[in-house]
Amino acid sequence: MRQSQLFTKTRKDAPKDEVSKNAELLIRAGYIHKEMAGVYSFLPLGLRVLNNIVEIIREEMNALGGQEISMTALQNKEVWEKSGRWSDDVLDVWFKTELKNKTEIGLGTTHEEPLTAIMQGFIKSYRDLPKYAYQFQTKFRNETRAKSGIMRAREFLMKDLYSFSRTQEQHDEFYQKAKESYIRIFKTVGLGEKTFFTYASGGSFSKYSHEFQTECFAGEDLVYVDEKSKVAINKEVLNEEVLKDVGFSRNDLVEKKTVEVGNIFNLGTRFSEAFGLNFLDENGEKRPVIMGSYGIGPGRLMGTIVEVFADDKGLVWPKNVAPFKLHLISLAGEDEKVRGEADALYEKLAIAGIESLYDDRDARAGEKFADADLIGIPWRAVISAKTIEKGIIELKNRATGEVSEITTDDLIKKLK
RNA sequence: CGGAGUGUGGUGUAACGGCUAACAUUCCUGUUUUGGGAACAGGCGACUCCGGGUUCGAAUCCCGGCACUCCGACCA
Repeated sequence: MRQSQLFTKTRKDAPKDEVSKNAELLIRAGYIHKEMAGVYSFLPLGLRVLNNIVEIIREEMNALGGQEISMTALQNKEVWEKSGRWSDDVLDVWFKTELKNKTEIGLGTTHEEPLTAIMQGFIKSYRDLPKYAYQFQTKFRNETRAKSGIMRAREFLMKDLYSFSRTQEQHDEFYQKAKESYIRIFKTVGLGEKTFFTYASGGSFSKYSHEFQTECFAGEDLVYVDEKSKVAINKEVLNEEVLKDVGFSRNDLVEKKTVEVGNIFNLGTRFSEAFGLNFLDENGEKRPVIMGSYGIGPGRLMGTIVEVFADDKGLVWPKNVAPFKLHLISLAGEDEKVRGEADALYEKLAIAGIESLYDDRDARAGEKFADADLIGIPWRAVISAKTIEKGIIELKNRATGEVSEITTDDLIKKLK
């Protein structure tokens, strides 16, 4: 994409009402726009990053056998009354409103209830199980305190996967696969080293649920990490019994501040019993479906990536989530020859399938470099009179600052 | 929800109760520049968050809202 066509611009100063690193940098670089506290719009660059994250997750969900759906944000009160979660005393983050005829409706905070209700129409026999459905959908939660930019928002995208199994064994097997899938997702987005599989409070149907906690200064959780296994225990549940279950010694654990980037948990028959989601087994006996739910917030994940990698010059994106593979900068000025060479390289990259952000603006070098640092694309290539004379392209790594000289062919090979 | 703080051009800041609300940046015009946010000149852009009050006079003081940020509680 030609940067001269991008409608967003960078800013030197962040708005004073943003303190969190992720929101400051994402706003300064033009990735997001704040609508109100905890509510952000995604602009072209921001949406590209968000979509990259979504696509990484989608591939894993499909590989797990997940079938993608899209449920509604508007929620039917009667459905939620079946599980007892319509009441604000039970679920206090509801946004509720009403239709013209006074019928109460809610904005979806999560989707166990409506999906269980849908599945009631399709799951009848043990032959129908297991089944897995997931979606990327906007959740609305009336948080008493939105904070930390896009890390804790009131309106946010969430990937929620739900599993429907015949038996506890079948559920456990999938749960294990989902866990491995999650580990791959966090590795692919670049957070593998800093993300820990974590034992957390399990609720009413199992002893534990499991969270994926990423070490991050802006985090809200405290976990105790066993460095050898990279497995952690959330402070909320740390006690002698848990240590014994997990097989850790208190002395080996290191306290870390973390942000919860994903969680998976066993729902048991909490919802299937409430909705009568039963199936007939081989013996013709009616049994409730065993359910599980598995969440990741792509927006929060994006914020976490910013918090973990950004430096004093700006954003630093891992390659798999970056809005573009390459930031191509032409220092052409009035020089038609340089402009021509840069245009040609941009076209050549595009033909080779390498998407680049091409800074073809009529701006000075310093401004372009500063913007490139702020925008944080992993590789920066410079074309100028100097590089043309030498017959090379200057390539700089955003994360390490390392500069090298490279030919066009090698550049294409490297970024492929 | 409890506590604290802050609201002034798009953005960041300034202004003792007293001239036409100042400066920087962004943006527009022009000239000169062109490898780390250039220089000069000119210009656009504000009901000082909203509503009351005090006063000869309010961005400034008082009251009430609202918004935002931070700390805490909460976080299926």
